Amino acid sequence: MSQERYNPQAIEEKWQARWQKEKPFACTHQSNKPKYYVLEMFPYPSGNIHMGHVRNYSIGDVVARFKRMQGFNVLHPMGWDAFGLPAENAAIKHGVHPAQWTYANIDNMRAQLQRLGYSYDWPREVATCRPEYYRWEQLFFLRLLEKGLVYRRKAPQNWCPSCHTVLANEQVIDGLCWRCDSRVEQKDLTQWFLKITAYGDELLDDLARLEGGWPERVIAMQRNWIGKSLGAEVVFGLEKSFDGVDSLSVFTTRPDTLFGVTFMTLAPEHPLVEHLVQGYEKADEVRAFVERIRHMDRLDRQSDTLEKEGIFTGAYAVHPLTGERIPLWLGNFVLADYGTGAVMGVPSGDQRDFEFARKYGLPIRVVVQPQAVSLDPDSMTEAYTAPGIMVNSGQFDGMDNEEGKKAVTALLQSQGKGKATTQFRLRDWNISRQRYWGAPIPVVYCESCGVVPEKEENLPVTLPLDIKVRDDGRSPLPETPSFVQCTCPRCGKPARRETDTMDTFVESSWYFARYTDARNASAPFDPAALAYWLPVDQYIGGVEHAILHLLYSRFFTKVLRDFGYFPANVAEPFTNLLTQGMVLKDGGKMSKSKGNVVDPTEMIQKYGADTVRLFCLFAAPPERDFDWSDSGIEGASRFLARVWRLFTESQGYLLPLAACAATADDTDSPEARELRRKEHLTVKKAGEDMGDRFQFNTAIAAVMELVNTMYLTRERLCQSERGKRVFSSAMATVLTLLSPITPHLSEELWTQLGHEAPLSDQPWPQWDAAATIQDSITVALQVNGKLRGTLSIAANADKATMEAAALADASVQRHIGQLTVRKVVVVPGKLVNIVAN
RNA sequence: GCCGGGAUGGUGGAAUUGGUAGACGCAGCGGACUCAAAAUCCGCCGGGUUCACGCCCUUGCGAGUUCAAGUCUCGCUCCCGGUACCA
Repeated sequence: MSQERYNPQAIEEKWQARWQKEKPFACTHQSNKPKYYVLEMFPYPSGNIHMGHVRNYSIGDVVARFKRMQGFNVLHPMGWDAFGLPAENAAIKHGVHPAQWTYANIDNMRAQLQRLGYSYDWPREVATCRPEYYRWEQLFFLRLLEKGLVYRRKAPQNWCPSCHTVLANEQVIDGLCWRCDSRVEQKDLTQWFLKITAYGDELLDDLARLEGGWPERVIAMQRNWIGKSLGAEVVFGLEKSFDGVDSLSVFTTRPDTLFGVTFMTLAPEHPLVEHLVQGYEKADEVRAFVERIRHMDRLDRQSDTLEKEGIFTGAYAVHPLTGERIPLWLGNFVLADYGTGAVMGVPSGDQRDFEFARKYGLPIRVVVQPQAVSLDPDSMTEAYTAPGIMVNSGQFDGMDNEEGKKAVTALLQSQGKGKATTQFRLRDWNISRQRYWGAPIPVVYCESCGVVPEKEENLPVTLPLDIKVRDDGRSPLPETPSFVQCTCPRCGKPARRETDTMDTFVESSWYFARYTDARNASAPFDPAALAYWLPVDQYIGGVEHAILHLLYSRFFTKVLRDFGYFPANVAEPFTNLLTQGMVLKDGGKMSKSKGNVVDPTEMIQKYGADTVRLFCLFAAPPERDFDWSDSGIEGASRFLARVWRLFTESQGYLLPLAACAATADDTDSPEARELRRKEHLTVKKAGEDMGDRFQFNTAIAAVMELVNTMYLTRERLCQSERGKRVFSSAMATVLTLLSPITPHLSEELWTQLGHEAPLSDQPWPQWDAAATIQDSITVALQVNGKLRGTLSIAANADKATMEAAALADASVQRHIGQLTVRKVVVVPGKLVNIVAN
C-alpha cells in the first residue's frame, strides 16, 4: 500500500486512461434494470470549458454515478451544439474555416471534460454540425412542411445588424440581440416559420404535468411567455364601407364592458387606416401622425414612459348592440401584431382608455361598479377594473360582471357579431437565418414550380465546406454557385436552392432523443430505444434557457410524437429539471473584460479534478449562484488530502478485505458504537441528499463529519480487532459515499483496500436502522418554551419518566420557582416543555 | 403593475414533519510540533452582560396562531429573476 502523499494528477491520469479504454459507462437499452436518463445541456464548442460547465456537468455526473450504484441502467451522454455564429466570427478573425475551428474546439473541450473524469457514454457523442445529424432535422422539416406546420411569410422581422440575420422573438431580450446585445431593428423579409402557436394550448396546459418536477419559476416564465388570454372577438360595423370592408374586429378580455365603449383605437399600422381617412379634411394630419409613430424607435415606443397619443380618423364604427356611432381613433399604444390591431375604448373600465379619454375629451360611461356604490364619470380619477355589478348595459343591468362576460359573448354570438376566443402572446418561431454555419433548409425555388421541397432521398442537403468566409460577415452561400444552382425536384429544370440556414435552436430541440440511438444511419431513432429511454428523467442546465431552448424542445417533442417518431405516451421531454446557479467571481459574472475568469484547467492542474468537482458541489446548493472563492477550494483540497492521510496513516488499522465487514457484534466499546452509528447515519443522509434532494453540499458536510469522527476515535477504537473492523468498515463507506463526487480518489483507495472490482460497480450501501439507535439521548428541557437545560436519558424512556426527570432537574426547578405548573408537553426523543405561570 | 424566488454570524451556507438556531467549510484568534516557516494536529469563534454559574437579545420589519415559530398565517420593507401600454 502506498504511503505517498495525495497526488491527484497521477491518480486521475491512471483512472481516466482506464475509463477511456474500457468504456465502463457505455450502456444499451437492452437491460432488465430500470432506466434512468440524466442529461446536462450540451455545450456550444466555444473553445474551452468554463466554471459554469464544470458545475453543470459535475452535478450531472454525481447523479449519474449515484443512480448507477443504486441499480439503474443509466444513460448519460454528451455532445456538441456545434452550429452557430461564433464559428463564423472566429473564421473572420483568425482566417480559419468555421468547420475546422469547431472541430478543433470539440477535440479540445472533449479532452477537458475527460480530464474531469465525467462518466459519459462517449460512443453516443453527437455534433450537430455533422450531416449525419442534421440530415434528420431536414427530414423533420419536410414532414413539417407536409403538415403545414412550417410556412413562409413576409412580415417585419427582428433584424440584428451586427449578426446580419433575423432573430426569433425569444432571442430578442429587452430590444437587444440575445447574443451580441446590438439593438434589434425591424426589417420586412420573407422567412420560414414554425407554427409553434398551433401547440400553444398544449404547451400551456402541459405545464401542469411539470409541476413538482420543474422549478416553479421556469413554469411561470413559460406561462408568461405563452401569455394566453381568454376573451371575445367583437365585430363592429363600419358606418361607411371601404372597398367592400364593412366591419372591424377587436379582441377584448372584458366583453362585460361592451356597453361602455365610447371610442375605438387602432394601431397606426392597421391596414384599414388609409381607407378610413379617405375624404376626411384632416387626412394629411392623420397620415403625418402615422408616419411619425411608424418611424419611432421600437424601444422608445415600447417604453412605459411614452405618453399616450392619438388622433381622430374622421370615421365611425357602429356599436354591435346599441347601434351607437363610435369614433375611430389611432393610438400610439395599440400594437399592430397583437389581437386584431384594434381595441375598443372603455374609459371607465380600462386605465389606458381612461387616460386617453380624459386627454382627448371623449365621453366616459360607467358600466361596472362596486355593489351599492355609484361611480360618477365626471369625478372619477381612474378606471374601475375590479369585479362589480353591471349598469347602463341594457338587459344586463344588475348582473355580476363575471357572469356578464359570458352573457354578452353569448348574445354577440347569437347575432353573428362576435364569439368567445383566445389570444396568445406566443408568436410563430422564425427559423430562417441569413448565416452560413447552420443546417441548410431543404427547399428549392423553381421558376415554374415555385417553392419545392427537396426529395427525401436527396437528403442531406449538405452544407458546402469549400467556401470562403466573407469579411463583412454576410453568408457566402448565395454566391456559392455549386450550392445555389440545382435542379427542381419536381420538374427537373434548373432551380435555385434556399440559402438561409436554420436557427441553431432547431438542432438543440431534439438532440436528447438522438442520443438514444446516436449512430443510426438509416433512421433518426430506433423506436425501441426511444420507448425505453424517453423521457429524460433528469435534465440539468442554466436558467437562461428557461424560455428559448426548453420551450422549443417541448414543442418538438409534441410534434415528433404527433408525427409518430416519438412514443405516443411521451408528452414532455424532461420530467425533472434542475436549473443550476451561476458561478460568480467577486459578486459578478465571470468575463474576460472584467478579468475575473477562473480557468478550470488551471484549477485542475493545481488541485486535481476531484477537488474542483468537490468544491463546485460543496460551495452552495446547486440551484443557487455561488461566488468562487480561492480559499474555499483550498478547503476542499485540504479535505481530500485529509481523507487520503486518514487512509494511508491507518495502515495498521485497516483490515484485509474479508475481515472488514463490521456487524453489531463488533460494537463492544462506546467509540465503536458511536462510529458505527455515525457511519450508518451518514449513509442515510448522503443517500437522501444526493438522490432525493440534490443537496450535494450537505451530503459532503455529512461525510466530513464522519471523517472528523474517525480522526478523533481511531487511536482508542483500534486497540481491538473488533474496533479495527468498525474503523475499516467506516473507511470503506467514506470512499463509497464520496465516489460519485470524487471518483478518482475513491477508486484508487478502494483498489488499495484490496478490491478487484471497481467501486463504480458497487451497490450503494444500505443503512441499518438498528445501528443508529442509541441507548441514551439528550433531550431539551424547556420552561415556557425557553431552553433551560438538557437531560441525558434512556432513549426508550416513556413520557412519564421524561416528565419526572425534567421536573427533577435543578435548572428547571429554579425557573419554575413559585410558579404553578399548568401543563407539561413531552415530545419523546426530543424535549420536555413545562408550562407554568 | 402582474408572476416567481429570496433575506439566517465576519463569510459560503445548515436546520428535511413547527421541537436544543448557526451543522459543515472559509476567514480570524489561541495552543502543540518546528531553529524557523510551511504543512499538520488540538481548541475557541452570533451580540450584550457577568469574576463566574448564568441571564438577556438574536433568523429583513411589525402583528398573530401555538406549550413551542427561521419554519405556519396576515400586513410591510428591500433585493434578484421573468413579463408588460397584451386590450
